[in-house]
Amino acid sequence: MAAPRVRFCPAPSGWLHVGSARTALYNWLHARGRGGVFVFRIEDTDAERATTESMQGMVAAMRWLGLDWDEGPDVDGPYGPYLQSERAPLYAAVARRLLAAGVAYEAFETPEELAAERERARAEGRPPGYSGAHRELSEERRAAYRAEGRLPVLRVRTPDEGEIGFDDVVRERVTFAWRDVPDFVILRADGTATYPLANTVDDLAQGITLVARGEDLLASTPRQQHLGALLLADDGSGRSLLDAALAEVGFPARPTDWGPVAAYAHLPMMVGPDRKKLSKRHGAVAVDEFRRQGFLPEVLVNLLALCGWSYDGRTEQLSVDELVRYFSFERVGRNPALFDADKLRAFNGDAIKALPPEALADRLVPYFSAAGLVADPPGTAERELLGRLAPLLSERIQTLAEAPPLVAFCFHDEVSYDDKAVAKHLKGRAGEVLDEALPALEEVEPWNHEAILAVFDGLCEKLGLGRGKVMQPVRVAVAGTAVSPPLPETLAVLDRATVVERIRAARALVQE
RNA sequence: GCCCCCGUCAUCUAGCUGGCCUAGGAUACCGGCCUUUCAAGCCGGCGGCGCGGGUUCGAAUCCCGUCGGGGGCACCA
Repeated sequence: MAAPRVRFCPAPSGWLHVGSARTALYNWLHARGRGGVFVFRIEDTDAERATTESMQGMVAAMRWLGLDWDEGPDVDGPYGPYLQSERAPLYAAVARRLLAAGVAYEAFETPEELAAERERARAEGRPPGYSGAHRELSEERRAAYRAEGRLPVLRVRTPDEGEIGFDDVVRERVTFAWRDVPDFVILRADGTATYPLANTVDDLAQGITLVARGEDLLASTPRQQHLGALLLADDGSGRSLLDAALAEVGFPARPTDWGPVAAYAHLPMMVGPDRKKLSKRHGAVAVDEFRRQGFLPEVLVNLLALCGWSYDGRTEQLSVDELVRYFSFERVGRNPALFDADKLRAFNGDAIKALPPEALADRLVPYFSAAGLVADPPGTAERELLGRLAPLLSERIQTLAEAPPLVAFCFHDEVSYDDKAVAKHLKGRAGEVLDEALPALEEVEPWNHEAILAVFDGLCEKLGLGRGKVMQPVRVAVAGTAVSPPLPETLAVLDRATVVERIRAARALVQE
């Protein structure tokens, strides 16, 4: 069997959200796991909603996730263009031929009339789909409508009876009754193509073998199958209607062995905590938001993979390579998938812990820049400091964005003291502790955490205090807060002069 | 209203060609140990087959019904 060709084709409105990202991922995994081709197509046929910012955002999000494409924006490929806005001539040519062939017809109802009709149907308990009223309009009627200033849409006529079935890797055999599939619009009144047309044409023109998409598109499959058959049928010239249209507008021809879409995979809906289709009102749903919150792309990918798919039910933390090896649509379930944000955090924390310190430091850079703690790009000393902090941060953060606040005091010249920490720890014998710690730390050699710990232990013995009583005042003096990474290590990361200066300054805050 | 899908611990799920399931894993939560704060780590615990029938020696697994949830029925995709 030939290598699979799959695609991801978002409409560029808004950000790439996790539901779409999951669809993209499954397609990508399928392609990468079996030497296939991953096509990234932008479905910007709806000028009302599509924006270039959104498109750029989606491209960036895909890159960040590591989902690279073989054909698509910035990459090109043999069956482009990959922006539907640039494929308008093809859709128009196909539509003309469909009209000429008598399988599509002009319908003159206005959007308002159709909406009113839908409303009426709903109120009367009838199915709200288009009635087919303009199927057989006479030449005169059409002229009359035009004279009224009406512009027609182009609709494709669907069969009135019988049923259609297709194979779905997730849902097995799916069938629909044709009487439940109303005639559908392929060209808007302004002449632009709608999703059923553009999507069907492109899947065929780009040789897509498996269409994997959200379950919300399941019901549109019959009409796309129908249209697809129309496009691939011989138009009387010895080639298919699609091939003729392709040639007419000078688009790349299709290899002769390309057939119709062989199979579908309709993915279970991703839902929010309220069990409704996941959307912006459920909070963080944009991939970019997860990036900003400090999640590792490979972990997001891992969790996304688990939304509807599982490997064996017990192995859940999987690397991208493992996902590529193990993923298959056969193991995709049919029940709605709820994105488990808690598990994402937990897995992210695990992945951070598993990162070598230098790698973690690299990943932290953008977050420290964003927090204004280091320059962008960071200076040599800043980057070096991050490198020494990384091992201390590693086991106490779950997201990269949690790191900066934890060690901000290492980057500020002035310590900002937390009132509660001061009140709680800079009192009683704290003055005594600081007075003893100061000279000891000024002299200790070498300036490393082992020696510093020895200093504290010496103080404990001398003052007859526990480590907590000794270290907390120093911690507050140096960090300004009662919580910080382990103290000896933290002090060792800072230079001695800074530590000494801070202890001296904090001495004045101690309430005797 | 019509068509389609789904229903296992708090959450995500494995299991669903019936017995290996006194239902497994993960996350969350609770407890213990460790401990210089916060974490981390280790050990332990809590906790579920929506409901009702049926088939069967035996059902989470098959059938019927019921209830609940979701998706679709656009000149959006």
